[in-house]
Amino acid sequence: MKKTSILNKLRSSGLRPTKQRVEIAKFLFNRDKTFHFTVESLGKHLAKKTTTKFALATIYNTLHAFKKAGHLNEVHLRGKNNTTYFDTNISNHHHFYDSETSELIDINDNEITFDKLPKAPNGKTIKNLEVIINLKN
Amino acid sequence: MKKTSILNKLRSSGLRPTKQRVEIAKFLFNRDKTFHFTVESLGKHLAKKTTTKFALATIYNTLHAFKKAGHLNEVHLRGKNNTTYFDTNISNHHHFYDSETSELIDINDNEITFDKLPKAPNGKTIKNLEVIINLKN
DNA sequence: GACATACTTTAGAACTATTATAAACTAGGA
DNA sequence: TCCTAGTTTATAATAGTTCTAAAGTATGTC
Repeated sequence: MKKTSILNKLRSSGLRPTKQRVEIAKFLFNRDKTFHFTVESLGKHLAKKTTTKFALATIYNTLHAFKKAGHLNEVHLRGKNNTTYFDTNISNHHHFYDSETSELIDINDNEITFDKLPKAPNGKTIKNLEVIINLKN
Repeated sequence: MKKTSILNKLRSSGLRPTKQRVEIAKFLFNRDKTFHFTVESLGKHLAKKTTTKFALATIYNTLHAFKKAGHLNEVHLRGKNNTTYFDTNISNHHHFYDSETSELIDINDNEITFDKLPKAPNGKTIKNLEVIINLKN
C-alpha cells in the first residue's frame, strides 16, 4: 500500500493523517499476512522501526479509531496476560490460541465449517461467530 | 446437593471446608442450570443471600481454587466490561454472548457440530475449542 | 502564506480488575 | 486443649486501559 493510499484510507475514515497515525497505519497495513498484536507489542515495534515518538495514549486512541473505522479487529479473547489483541485481518475468521506463547494464529473462515448451529435466543440475532481453538504442546 | 456432599467435594479436592468456601460452593453448585457470573456479581449475590462476610480476595482465591480443582470453568471471553466470567458448567460447551447485557448463555456441545476443522500447527495439539456467538438485538 | 479553529497528541493522573502481602484467624490432627 | 499449616482479611501493589487538560498541528479561509 503506497503512502497516498494510506493517506486516503485515513482521510476517508475522517481521520486526519497525523504523523503518528500515518506511521501506525503504514506499520499495520503495509503487509501481506495478517498481523496480531497487543498495544505493548505494537509500541515496541514502533519504537524500533520508526523515529517518531508515540505516547501510550496515542496508540490506544489510534487503535480505537482504526477499529471504529473498520480497519482493525479486536479479538474477544481473554488470554492469560489479560491484554487486548488486535488483528489486521478484518474479514470473518477464527483463531488458534497458544497459551504457552500467548500467540494467536489465524484460521481462515473456510477452514471451519459447521454442520449444525443453534439459533439465536428470542429477540436476538447473531452478529458474528468466533471460534478459538486452544493449543497445547 | 446436600451439605455433606459439598463438604466431600471440598475435602476431596484438598480444600478445607471453611465457612466461606462452603457458602460459595453451596451457592454455586446447588443448582440445576448452569450459572455464569463475574467476581463482582457473585459478591453481590453472596452479600444478599448469606450473612457471612467475604473479602474480595477470598472470592478470588476460592474461585481459583475451585477452578483448579475442576469444579468451575473460566470463559476466555474478553467482554466489554473486561471482567473474567466463570461458568459452573464444566463440560465442553459453547456460549452466546450478548454484548448489550454482557450476558453469557450456554450452548450445549451437541448444538454445534463441525463439518470441517483445521489441524493444529506443527508440534501443537488441540486442547479444546470454544465457540462464542455474539448476539445483537 | 498567515490565521483561526477544531482535531490530536501528550504526560501524567485516575480508574478498574486482579494479585500480593503479612497479620489475624481457624480446621483438624496429636 | 494445643499446635500448625492452611485460610481469610484489609490493604497495598500491580497492570492494562482510559481520562484530563494543556500544548501542538492539520486544514479551510482569506
